[in-house]
Amino acid sequence: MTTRGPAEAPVPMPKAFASRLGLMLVRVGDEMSQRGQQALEELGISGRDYTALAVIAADQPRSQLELARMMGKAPALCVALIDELETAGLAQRVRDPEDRRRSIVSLTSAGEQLLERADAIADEVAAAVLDGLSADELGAFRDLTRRAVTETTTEYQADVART
Amino acid sequence: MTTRGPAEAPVPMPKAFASRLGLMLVRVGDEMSQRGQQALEELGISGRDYTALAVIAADQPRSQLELARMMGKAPALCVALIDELETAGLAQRVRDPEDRRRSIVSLTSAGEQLLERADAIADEVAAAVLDGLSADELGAFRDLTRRAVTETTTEYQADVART
DNA sequence: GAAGAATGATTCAACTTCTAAATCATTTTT
DNA sequence: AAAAATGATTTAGAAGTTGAATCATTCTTC
Repeated sequence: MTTRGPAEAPVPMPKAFASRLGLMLVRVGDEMSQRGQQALEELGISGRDYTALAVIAADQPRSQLELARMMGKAPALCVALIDELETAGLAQRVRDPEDRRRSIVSLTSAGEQLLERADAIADEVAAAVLDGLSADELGAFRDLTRRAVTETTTEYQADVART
Repeated sequence: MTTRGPAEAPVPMPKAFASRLGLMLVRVGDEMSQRGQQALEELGISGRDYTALAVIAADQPRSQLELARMMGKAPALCVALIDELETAGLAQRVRDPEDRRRSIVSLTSAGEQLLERADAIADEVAAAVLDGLSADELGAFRDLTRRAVTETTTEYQADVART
């Protein structure tokens, strides 16, 4: 287990990140990721764990493969991921009686409770990252971001050697 | 060299990603990152290379260490990164005559030209990611994001073992 | 101005995260 | 019943990153 050590001298935001929208988006996402990761340590879970918990709860994937697709990750990764959640008592696998190849993943009540706390932490971190915006601006930003997110699709694409 | 292979069945955006602002920010950032990475392959550079080029051009760091801090990465990483850019003829190191410990990194004219093309690609990708927004909304979103980014600071924090 | 502390670049070993490919079980198709 | 497809899992390995150690140079301070 590690924690963030003494900070190096903080550097003002480079101009480059404020000049192009693409770089800004990546920057804000990374900032949220890193601070969120750090804040979630208090609950003993990673950012990836939190994402999995949130997707399992909200979207109820009908198999691990569907969960993997929703998360945009390789199916193999989800095996270890769910193993961890299961060991931690946060999630459980149940063989689908209608198709015994599938494992339906669901949260335990402990998992649901932890998710609530993780959601609260994520909200705090998001508020901190967007500290500079007024309440009105924050609302507008949230709506616009939701619109942008909603109209995208996730897909897991495999790397393939070029011929 | 690899490229993105045939897509798996694209899955609709999970509800979980549209429910909390923190998850949305990470999601949009990742989407931009991945699509940008893919689009930049055409220029033979990675997303990280593009970030470095943009920071070097816009912020003119006075040493590799300052560049590392601006990028939020470990100094060791920047050695290999700049080696690559130098080998590709995109950047060059010059020993600072006033402090010969420092290497001042700057773009070659080839680097500047490539950066212009990369900027254009990044703009295209950003527009595609935010496809669902109208022109007005896009403008508002850009301003709000810039405000959010500008008031943050970058810092590289080392991992430290907990005692 | 010499000795020691601080700063910057670099190398190296290790760690984390992730993926492709192969394997096995189960279901679907023919 | 045989063959193909689908889902979970294991294994080996790639890619990106970091901490610590090392060397060169500059700064501090006595």
